[in-house]
Amino acid sequence: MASSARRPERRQEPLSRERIVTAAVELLDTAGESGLTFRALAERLATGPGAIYWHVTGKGELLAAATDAVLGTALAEDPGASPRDAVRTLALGVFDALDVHPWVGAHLVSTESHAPTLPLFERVGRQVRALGVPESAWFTAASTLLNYILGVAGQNAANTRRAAPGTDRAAHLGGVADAWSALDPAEYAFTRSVAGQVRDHDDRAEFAAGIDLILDGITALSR
Amino acid sequence: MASSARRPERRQEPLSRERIVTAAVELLDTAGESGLTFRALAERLATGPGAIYWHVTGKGELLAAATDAVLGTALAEDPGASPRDAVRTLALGVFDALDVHPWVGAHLVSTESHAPTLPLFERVGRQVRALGVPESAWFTAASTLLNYILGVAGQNAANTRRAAPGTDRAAHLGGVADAWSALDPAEYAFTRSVAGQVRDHDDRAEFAAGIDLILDGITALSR
DNA sequence: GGTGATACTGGAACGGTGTTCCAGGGAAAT
DNA sequence: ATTTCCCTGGAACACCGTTCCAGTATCACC
Repeated sequence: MASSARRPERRQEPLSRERIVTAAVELLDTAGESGLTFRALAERLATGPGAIYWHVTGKGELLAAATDAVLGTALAEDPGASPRDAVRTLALGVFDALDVHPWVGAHLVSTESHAPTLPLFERVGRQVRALGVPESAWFTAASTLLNYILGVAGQNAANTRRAAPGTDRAAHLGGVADAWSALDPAEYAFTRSVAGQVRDHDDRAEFAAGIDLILDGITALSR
Repeated sequence: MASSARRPERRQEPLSRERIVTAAVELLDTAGESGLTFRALAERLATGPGAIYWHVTGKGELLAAATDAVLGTALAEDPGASPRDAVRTLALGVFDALDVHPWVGAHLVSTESHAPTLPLFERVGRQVRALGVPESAWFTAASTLLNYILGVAGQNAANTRRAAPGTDRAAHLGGVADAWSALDPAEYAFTRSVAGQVRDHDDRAEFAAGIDLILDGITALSR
């Protein structure tokens, strides 16, 4: 026992894939998408770039792992909920995760792999099935929902990325409203007319309203 | 007159912003998003990187200008059409443009500026208004449509980017269907069940069906 | 205790990127 | 003829992702 008592566990907090991914998420959250560089990551972990490459294939895998880490917590399932509520919960979970980690949206929407969106598609699809949609429309209904979620993901990511980290939501929305009000009345009549609505709107509620809108269209298919 | 007769017009096809943007679009189409580099662009234009910077601020503006050039042609308006048809035409115009230029999707969805999507929002919004939606729901309805369009834009861009330029659509979809069929039956029951539908589905029709779905939800608001 | 093998480290270096800088050329104005 | 000024394009800079590899620490076995 004496020999095994000297545990080598934290020789100096050994590098691990998990530690790297955690640091990558922190870096992305604080410094933005362009802030994730192998050199910055190496400095934060008090090591060199080469060591990181021993645990991780490259930047692509690093981003994928970071995305999974963030999104995984947002996909919890609640067996008791109605299909409608389940979809809403799912969608809002993604929305909230992207609100905290704006870079996920950009990656989700522009990655070449379906891997990160597949679990989301599956969970959305199950609820679509539970809604009583005819089988022939399953795919259409599920991908419409997914596409909407991802579309908002990208847009919202762009929004929160643009807003300075310190400034609050209201100030930013006010800025957008001002910009829209200043547009050419002839060319942007509609946009100007809804500038007021954007000033004091709630993105989250708006997003949920969009989900409901699509769910209405979907349930109309069941009859 | 004699002096002005010798027009200096094409001393050697002088560099211009327009010529640069055209070359950039060609480069993006043939070599993909990563193919657009100032050095490749300079070589194609038989000049150096410095000359390009005299006409263009940086890569961001170059991408924005290229996006505008491609998207501008897709936003033609047809005054005679019904609001429903107008939205469909608009959406399909964007879809087709992104099909030819996949890189636009990625940029549209991840850019920090709303500039390129604003004209699209305006045109969609006008049709929403024409549908008889109550004013309080204008913004929600228009952004739901826009978000869906952009969501598909991103996903579809990822798809056509992934497919090798030579291979046709059917082969690629078959590949996706095969991959989905090979998933874990317990974890991905739904995804497996729609793998067949994805094999011989028509993205374009599917996209239009999604638009209709949302339009159904929107028109339900009018009553 | 020695002695390999193995798992892991981290600094140096390579090719490529966006961007800046600036010495110059060529048409137009004086 | 000379000056002016738009415009060019090559060289250089800082930084990126990635590779390479000499070196270390740890363990299994003799």
